[in-house]
Amino acid sequence: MTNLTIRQLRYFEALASHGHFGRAAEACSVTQPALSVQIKELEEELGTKLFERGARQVRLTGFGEEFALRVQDILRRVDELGDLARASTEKMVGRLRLGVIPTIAPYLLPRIIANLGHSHHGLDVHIRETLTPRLVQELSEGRLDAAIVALPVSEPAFTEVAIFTEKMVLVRSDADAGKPVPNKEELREMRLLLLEEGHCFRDQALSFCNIPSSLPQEGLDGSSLSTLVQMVGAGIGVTLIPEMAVPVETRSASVCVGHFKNPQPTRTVGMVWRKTNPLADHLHQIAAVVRQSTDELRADEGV
Amino acid sequence: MTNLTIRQLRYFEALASHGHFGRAAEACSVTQPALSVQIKELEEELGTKLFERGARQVRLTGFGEEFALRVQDILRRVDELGDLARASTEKMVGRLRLGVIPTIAPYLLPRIIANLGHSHHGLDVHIRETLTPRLVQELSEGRLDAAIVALPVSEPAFTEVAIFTEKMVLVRSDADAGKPVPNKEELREMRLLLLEEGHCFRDQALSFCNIPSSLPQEGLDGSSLSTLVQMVGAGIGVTLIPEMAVPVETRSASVCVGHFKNPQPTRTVGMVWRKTNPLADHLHQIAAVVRQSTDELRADEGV
DNA sequence: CTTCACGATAACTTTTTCTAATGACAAATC
DNA sequence: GATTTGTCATTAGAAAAAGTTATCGTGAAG
Repeated sequence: MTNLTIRQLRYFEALASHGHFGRAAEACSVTQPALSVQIKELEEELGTKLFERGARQVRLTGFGEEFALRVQDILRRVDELGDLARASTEKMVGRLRLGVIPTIAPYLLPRIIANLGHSHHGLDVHIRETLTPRLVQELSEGRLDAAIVALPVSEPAFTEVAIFTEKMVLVRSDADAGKPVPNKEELREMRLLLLEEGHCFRDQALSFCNIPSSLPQEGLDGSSLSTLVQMVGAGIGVTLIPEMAVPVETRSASVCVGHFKNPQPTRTVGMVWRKTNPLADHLHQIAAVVRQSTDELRADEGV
Repeated sequence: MTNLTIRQLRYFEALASHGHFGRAAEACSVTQPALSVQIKELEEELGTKLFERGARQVRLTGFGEEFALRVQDILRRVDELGDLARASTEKMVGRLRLGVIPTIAPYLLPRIIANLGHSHHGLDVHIRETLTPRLVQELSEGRLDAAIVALPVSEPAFTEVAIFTEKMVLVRSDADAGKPVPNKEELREMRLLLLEEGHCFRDQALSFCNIPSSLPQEGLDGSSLSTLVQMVGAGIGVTLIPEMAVPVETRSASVCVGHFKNPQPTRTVGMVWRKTNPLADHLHQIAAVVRQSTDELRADEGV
């Protein structure tokens, strides 16, 4: 293993360009003997002379010239490390592995990715879409940097930040359009279509109706909100979906949307990451971009 | 100006690959606190965390990953510097700027270059063919590394090594083939064709005939041995050429070669370089290759 | 032949880096 | 749920590295 120092390489570069120990030392803000010694040690370490010391001038040897080319390249790259670090203190750089639950991903991700492309140009965004428990595990194991999920996650090892709260709305057949929106007791008597086991949104819906999630449901479980809405459109039952999903999912189905009131079911979506992650500042920034994305989405569609 | 050290980068690399301070430190043959401190200082200097210290594992941050890629590249290049130096202590590497006088270049260079290609593969050989005074000047100024010239050069700042001594032979018209070889007094009465002023070979020929080189010559001066021989072939006079040139120059001319004896004119060819050049060992090696080249040339053609 | 410019060297000081010992804290174990 | 264990951070003092000032030696220039 070589034992060269960057300092030696910097002195070398200075001497190579100045051709004069005194001036090179000055350029490095050290005294001439300090530079002389470092150059000498560099040469000793390499086992080769880098400079030819004439009485009136200092010149690179043939090997020195070859060496100088490489050293310049190396020093440039080392300086780039500093630049890179400086850039990274302002915003996240490199790779961001972001987990998103399935009841958020399809509606929010396109906008998030587009916005990150603007605010964090060059950031390498990896998306992992799966259920909350798996996201939590992968986050714990360091295979994700952050996740967008429904709060609370209640992992003591995680930081949670809320991003937005949205209503959960009732989706029923067009045929029911005129009818009053059922309250939650009435809802319990209807055929409620739900997502498969594991989706937090399923639990939230059940919770709203005061049905224990352990209780087996008689209804058919859907693997996506889209499926549920299509089933509702076919007159099979009713379902709950997050408001965010309304524009996309109800566009091409003969269903109508009803808003509950008193109580109004909601879910809070937020971002979580490991408390130990030192890039917390950057992750807060990312969370802000996510928040902005949802705001835009609402402005575009909600009105 | 950044103040990173290669040591820090090596520790960083070790920690990144081991994911464990203790084992990384062991790999670097230092104690764990030493490595901890260096990593800490590296992070402080960069103003960014590189690692996420979990209770049970140490992981790179997103920025750390980006950083690691560059650091690996840099360290590899630094190690190459050592390799390069090691390789160069055994033989010359990089660039060799070699001056050669015109009465040697055409005969010896092809072989020298071919042989250097074998013994010093990858060496970037630059040839400068010009007269001795200019070679001496360029060598002094550091624009050449060495020169192949007729000795002595008698520059106190130069090291001279003799490479070979060769005869100077008489070239005369085919018509004179049977005649006895003139001695130097007789030669002085003949029409002796010479190279232009400045060629050391001209001076050597004049010197052999005891003619002061300052004396204006009545004959036509040729710009190359080749020209001289062609003129001899045309019956204009006689000339002297170095033995080395015989095979090439007399092949396609109706001339014959005569050897003087008692005294036999010779010239000694050698290599010179600045005494201050620290690559003397390597230049001796180069000289050896030149010597070998002349030996081969003689073996091929002389017999 | 003296002076000058310039790099090398020496003696000593300051700074950096190391080791050894210990602390703090979370995870694993009993 | 107290204890042990594994792991990184911190501290104090020792060792090593790098810097400074002063001085020497040498070849070039006046």
